Amino acid sequence: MSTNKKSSTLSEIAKIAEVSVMTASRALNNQPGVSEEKRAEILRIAEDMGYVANRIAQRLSGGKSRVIGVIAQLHTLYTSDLVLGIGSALRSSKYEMLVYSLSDTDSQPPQAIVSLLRQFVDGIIVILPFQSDYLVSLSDADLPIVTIDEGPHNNFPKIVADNYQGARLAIQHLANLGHRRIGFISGNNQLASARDREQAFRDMQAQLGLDTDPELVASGNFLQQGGFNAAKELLRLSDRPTAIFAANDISAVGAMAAIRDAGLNVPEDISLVGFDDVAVASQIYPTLTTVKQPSAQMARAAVNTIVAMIAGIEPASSIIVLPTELVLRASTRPLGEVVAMPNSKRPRHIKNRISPAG
Amino acid sequence: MSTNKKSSTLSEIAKIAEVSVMTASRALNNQPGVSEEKRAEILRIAEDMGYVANRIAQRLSGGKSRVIGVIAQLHTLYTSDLVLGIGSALRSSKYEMLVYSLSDTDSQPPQAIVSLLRQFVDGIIVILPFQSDYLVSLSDADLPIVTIDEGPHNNFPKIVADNYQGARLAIQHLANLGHRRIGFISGNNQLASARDREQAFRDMQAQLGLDTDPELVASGNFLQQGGFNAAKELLRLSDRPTAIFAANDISAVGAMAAIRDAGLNVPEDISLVGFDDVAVASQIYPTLTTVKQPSAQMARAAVNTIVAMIAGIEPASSIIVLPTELVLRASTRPLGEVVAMPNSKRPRHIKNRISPAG
DNA sequence: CGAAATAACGGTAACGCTAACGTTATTTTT
DNA sequence: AAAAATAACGTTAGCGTTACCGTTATTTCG
Repeated sequence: MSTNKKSSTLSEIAKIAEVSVMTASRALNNQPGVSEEKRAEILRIAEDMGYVANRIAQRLSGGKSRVIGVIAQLHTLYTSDLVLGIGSALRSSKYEMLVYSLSDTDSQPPQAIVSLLRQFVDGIIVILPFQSDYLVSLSDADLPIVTIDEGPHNNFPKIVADNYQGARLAIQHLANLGHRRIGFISGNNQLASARDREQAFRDMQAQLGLDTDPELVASGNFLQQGGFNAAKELLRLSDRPTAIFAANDISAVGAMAAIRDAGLNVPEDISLVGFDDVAVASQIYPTLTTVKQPSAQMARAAVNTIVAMIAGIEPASSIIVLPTELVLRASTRPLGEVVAMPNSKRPRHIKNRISPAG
Repeated sequence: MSTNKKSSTLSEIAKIAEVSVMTASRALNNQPGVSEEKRAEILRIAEDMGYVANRIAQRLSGGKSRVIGVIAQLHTLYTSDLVLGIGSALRSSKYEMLVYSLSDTDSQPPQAIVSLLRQFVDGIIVILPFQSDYLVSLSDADLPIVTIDEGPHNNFPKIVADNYQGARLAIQHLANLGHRRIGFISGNNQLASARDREQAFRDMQAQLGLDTDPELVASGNFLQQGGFNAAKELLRLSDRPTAIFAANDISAVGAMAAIRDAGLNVPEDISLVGFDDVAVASQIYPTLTTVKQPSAQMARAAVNTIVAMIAGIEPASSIIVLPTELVLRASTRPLGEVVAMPNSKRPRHIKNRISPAG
């Protein structure tokens, strides 16, 4: 067993091995210029003393820190899923992850964090980049940046889910159930994901011949309260929708509360579909039909991209789109159906395939 | 406006100000030994050039990095709440926070992260320390450590909620509603919080003369699936409980699913109480009566403690206990009551006061 | 077999900063 | 007015590491 009470330095193990620090450095970094015997001995001694290289010093002397910075708002499950995914994708690499958690009111980190990251990390993954001005200065400083989802003026390589197709699947599903009057609760339109979902809604309205009153679009903000308020608006309409598609699950949860608050039931009176498939979607009652984002794959793609960029390889494409799929649960039902429907024990999954717009 | 394209160094601004680097350093660090005119000029030039001190270099030369490391499992809302709270408590200090996210299967970070933190951060806050062996080596290396909640062999200053009293409030509430046969879904007994809640349950069983069959305690693990399975067990009892107290909200959500799965309803057939008051508690249907942990205050206390420790002040007490309170929602109801109860619009809060055990 | 290439090292400087000690002038003290 | 204290600087060294350029021996080649 190695003891590492006092974290030994390179010069210490060099002294014990009776070599120069440079030889020790070369041996430990697997670089040429050391005989095999010396290398083995140095490695043995280092192991013995529990030596771990000081990454602060390595970084200062011009090297890499092998740390990836992640900037995220941690108070939503969806974001946490991605962070966890990044962590596990990174586990098989030689990089570590440190996360800066944006508060729910901030759209960008304080200047101190920005310069700290610039000084310390080798690359940055930004989840839901509501704002990206501050990222430009980092990028100018040769720091590789990858974003998950797309914010305004986002010229960095980005990983996104196929929000447009996912939303189409959701609307198609509601239409298949006979719904013609479908309300939409929008998200935060700073994000391309929100815009894409809304665009899909509008396109499908036209394509499928759904009701198109402008009042059928209520603006949310991806938060529960926003979903609640938006649903309230939709329910106040004289001719109220028979189904609602919320731009994300949290909005849908808010909408569900609003619907219940109005004395109505999901799905008996109103069908409801969300987006993301966060944990709460399968935990609430009724369980929520939603569009699943491939967060694990997105995280992996982000990691692969940033690692490649750190290695100096420019990514082949500046955007990677991953497929979404519809997850059917208990919050949707055919229009007008009155027969009691047992809780479906296991949700069915529908792959992201839809006939092209004709 | 200051431009900071290339992040200038101390020697650069020293050259421009025509002083030595030390004078510049002293001026910028507000230390004596510089005339007021020079100080002002140096500050002006630094501002002009957008100078920010390199914390990597500061750290290497023996100083502080002004970074607090946070170790947490990010996939539960409760933990995220605490992380967010730590972030905002830190915002008014001169420290920044970087989070290492433990995967859901790991109870301790990899060695690489441990040594990285040791080299870089000034102090560490650990949330839910399932395991703390690895922390001892950090503490030996003079790194201040504070934990939120208490793990095994935890000799570090710790911030905890009053789990015992909170659990008592919950049981008392159920007993007040007439329940005598109350089931308990335990948590992860590695954590003192889990043990305290269970102890309170057992103590109250005796004190209030409740049913005490051993089968009334089912073991969960603070996770939804664990709560689901535990509730299934409780429901299989020939004489099944009329109320269930789950050691945390996520277990309670799992229990709710199990209850529904068995064709029963909350609260008509079974009253249910959770612990934590995470967001989902007020989002599910029926909304969950639970014990609220003061996460914002806990976060603030942790920050105050770690900052004091970094400043060399040993904390007055090695444990800070903060009060919990019962939040009444829709998942509990008097035993045997059949009258329809409207959703209470606004939950009532009951302060953590209970008559002393007599 | 002498010149050139190679392998295996060591020394020095640098990354950006600060602690610790010098070195001057300018005050203050007695 | 000489000695002592103080203020305002500058110089040097060092944090732990690596890049770059030596310096030796040993090998390779024409």
